[in-house]
Amino acid sequence: MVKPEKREEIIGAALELIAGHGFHGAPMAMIAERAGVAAGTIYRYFESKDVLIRETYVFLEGQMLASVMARYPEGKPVRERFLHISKKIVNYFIGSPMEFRFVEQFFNSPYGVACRREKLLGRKDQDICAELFEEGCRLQIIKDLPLPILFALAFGPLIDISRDHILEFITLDALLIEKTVAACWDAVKR
Amino acid sequence: MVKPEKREEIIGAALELIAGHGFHGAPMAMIAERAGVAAGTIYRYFESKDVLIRETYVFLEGQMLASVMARYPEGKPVRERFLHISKKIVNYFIGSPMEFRFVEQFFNSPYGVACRREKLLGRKDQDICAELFEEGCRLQIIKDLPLPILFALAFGPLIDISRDHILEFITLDALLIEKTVAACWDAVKR
DNA sequence: AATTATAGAATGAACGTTCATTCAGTGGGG
DNA sequence: CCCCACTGAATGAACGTTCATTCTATAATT
Repeated sequence: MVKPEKREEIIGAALELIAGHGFHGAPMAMIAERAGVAAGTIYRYFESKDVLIRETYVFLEGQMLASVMARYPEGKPVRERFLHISKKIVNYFIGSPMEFRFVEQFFNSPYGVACRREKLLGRKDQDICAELFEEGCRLQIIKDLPLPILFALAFGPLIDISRDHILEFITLDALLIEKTVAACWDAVKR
Repeated sequence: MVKPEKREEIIGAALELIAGHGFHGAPMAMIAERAGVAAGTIYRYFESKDVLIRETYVFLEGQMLASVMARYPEGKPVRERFLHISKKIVNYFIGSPMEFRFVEQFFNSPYGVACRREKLLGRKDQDICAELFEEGCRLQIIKDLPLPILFALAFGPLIDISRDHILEFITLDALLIEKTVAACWDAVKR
């Protein structure tokens, strides 16, 4: 009888602690304490720390996708859809700094590289962004560049400015986000 | 009598191993072995592992700066100088994958965040890039955005594509680099 | 001979994981 | 309605490993 409620507690604790102190600054004992559970109990819910970390990411991926897809202007022009996605991403990140820090750590680790590799080699027809860029290319609206480069031009800066905001190197507001997202569009558009 | 030659061996070993296996996959004993030295000896040259890591970064920073500044077209238009810096950065990274991986790890860690904070709060008049953007702003050539955002638009994608190349997700050649750097210019120019 | 550098074993702290034990909840027999 | 046997979730001390760092005996240098 595995309670989903306890599982969520553990994921939440892992998220908080790893976001705050990194993978290696968040020992299982500490995660257990934060979750209100004994160290051994975690192993009833997750096979290992690795699995716990990956499941925590899966949980976040769901959240992010839901946030980006909310009120997605399906059928509207490429540019409008691009701006929608971009703004949603930045707003999700700066509204969820803990989640942002976790995801960033995740991607800058062997976990994340493996994850990216799968995604790039995997089916592209389910990825809303890849779809969007491909359509833009076909319509000659977007520069004819390999997909990973378009991703880098469009989303690299957005992640960077989200981090800078969270670290308080800058303060983003709606206007600044608007301008930056527009600049990213300048980078990818023909 | 501390031999500089041995110091460099140790830095080289730290660089290779940390680039390959991360900070936590590169124990002092392994660095020592690679450097052809005993574990304890490292401590005659570096106070701690932390210091060794930071000194390794300082060493790389020198290398990178030298690479970027070689044949810098001082006095030429903003756009030309921008393209020079951008191309030099990408070429340095893809020509030195090990160095790239180390620097990336360094910046995605508490070391790097501290380092960035210092740099952003420190004197800007010595930073060639900040200088360039500021001049571009004054001349109305570059968008009027905070410096960290211009950095993100210009260099974020370059780092991303360098990583993608090193991980073999894409294959960069001179033409592709040229196109991408031009796209970054589109992002920052008015 | 005296001083300093090096090697590598020793140390102790920290970690992920395991496992013998405890505990709470359930159901069946009286 | 009570009692007791049973189940399996939860516990947390203990284990084995790994690591940075220190210590000490030895080698090299002056």
